[in-house]
Amino acid sequence: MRVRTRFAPSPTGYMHVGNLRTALYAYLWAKKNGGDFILRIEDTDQERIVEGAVELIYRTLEETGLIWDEGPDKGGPYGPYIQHERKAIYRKYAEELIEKGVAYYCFCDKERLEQLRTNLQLRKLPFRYDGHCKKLSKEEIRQKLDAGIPRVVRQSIPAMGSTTFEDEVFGAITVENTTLDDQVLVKSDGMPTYNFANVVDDHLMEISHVIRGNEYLSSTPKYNLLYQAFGWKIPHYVHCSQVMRDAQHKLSKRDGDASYADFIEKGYLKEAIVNYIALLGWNPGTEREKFTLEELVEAFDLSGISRSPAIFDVHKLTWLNGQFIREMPLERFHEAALPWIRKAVRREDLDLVKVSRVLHERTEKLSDIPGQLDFIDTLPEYPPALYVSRKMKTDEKISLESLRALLPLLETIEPWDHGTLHREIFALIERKGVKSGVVLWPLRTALSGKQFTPGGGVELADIFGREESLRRIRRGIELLEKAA
RNA sequence: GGUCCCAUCGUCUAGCGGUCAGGACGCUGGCCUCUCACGCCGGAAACCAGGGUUCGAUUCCCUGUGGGACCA
Repeated sequence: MRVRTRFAPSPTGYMHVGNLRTALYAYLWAKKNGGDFILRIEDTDQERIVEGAVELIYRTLEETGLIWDEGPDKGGPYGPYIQHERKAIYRKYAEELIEKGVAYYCFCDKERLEQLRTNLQLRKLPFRYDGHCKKLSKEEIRQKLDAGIPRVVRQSIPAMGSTTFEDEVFGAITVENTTLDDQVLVKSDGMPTYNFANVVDDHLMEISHVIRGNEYLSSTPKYNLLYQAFGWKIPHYVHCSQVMRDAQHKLSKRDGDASYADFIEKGYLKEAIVNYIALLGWNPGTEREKFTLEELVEAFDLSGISRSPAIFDVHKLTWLNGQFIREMPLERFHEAALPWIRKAVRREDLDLVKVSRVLHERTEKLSDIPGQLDFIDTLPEYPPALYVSRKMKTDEKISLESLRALLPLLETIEPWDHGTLHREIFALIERKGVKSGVVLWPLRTALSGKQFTPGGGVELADIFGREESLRRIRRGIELLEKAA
């Protein structure tokens, strides 16, 4: 049997990481087995459709590398891949079910259903349709249809017995049929419900493994009853637990939880996001934690999916993101970092590759960058106390001496590059017979006006160039003289 | 409220009757070091509770508790 999986999102205009994880698992399983990954748009609920939402789905999957083999834009032998274009198909199968006696027309109006609902509620019973229209005679049904009374199609659940299905993650699950509702299959506007459409589509598209969130776990018995009624082969079920924000809330747009696009905007790398969510609720059976998409395809297996819900931990994502950043070659990092550097650095006279070099090991997510560079364009005002460091064995007085010694050296040093600067400054340290911090701490302080900076004194001098470096050192000397 | 599912450090997890309960993030002590960071070495930190089954339960069974999903 060829492995075919599908990702079937509703176009709501928001791709949260739980959704993306489901798509990822479906993709991985298909590719692991040399099968097909299908994209299907579940738009039976026309009210929920959001402008541009389908494009967002395409873009997200493309960016993360979850390339689908068949889909609305690509076509394929099982199309169309948009549910509202399949309306006629569902109608045909609904009629087949009615003929088989597994579904029936229901003409109950809103008022009667409301009545039923409140009655049951008063008795503290869960809502279940009472089968009123199931008892209608052929004659009555004919009449009502002819009269054009609005009607839905309901699934007829057997009154007795139980239904069992096998889930790859949860094992065998059995429910009593008496707890199942005669759910609506086709709405009054002729559109199928999600519950009906997904069964028909998964069968017709020959989906071998239905991989989805476990919010569908409790409706799966009803789906199985439909498969059985049609005499169709039941697919493998793989239900994945929720991705949670905290112990009691799943991720949601309404509560402002970050979507995939939000993370990208915050400077997270797509590779890190994919890697992280793969590990949220799945483990490879080894202690390995870092994977590319290709490596995930290789390592993935359904047996590693866990049953309990997983809380999304931004800290760990951030750490993983840092791992990916550090592994990038400098050129690639520079490319990614440049737009963020530009948010803080407007001046054009600096070699920004040098800036990227000092940033590289110090960046966990790209949005960290601008805040680290706020001293580059203009030297901030800073107090002389910044020159005091017990650990570096400096205070204002020692710093003043060091800067005064540094000034003539840097005025004449040739050429002005990192190697020469490093060599000459350390030679000065040697001559003076002091700890290196005694010279380097004041230098870095004068150049940045900050307690912490990406890069040390030598590196910053190299970045700033002679003119700007001397200007800032003189400014430091001035400040310290005034304070003395 | 009914049905179903879940339960190991704060978090993600390994474990599939006998382990000093392992790893990772985070936290923390130290080393390295031109600040910070990176890196390296170390530390604290968990089997939800109660009953069984068993020579022996984190592991199997039951009940409770907690959490989630679905239906409303």
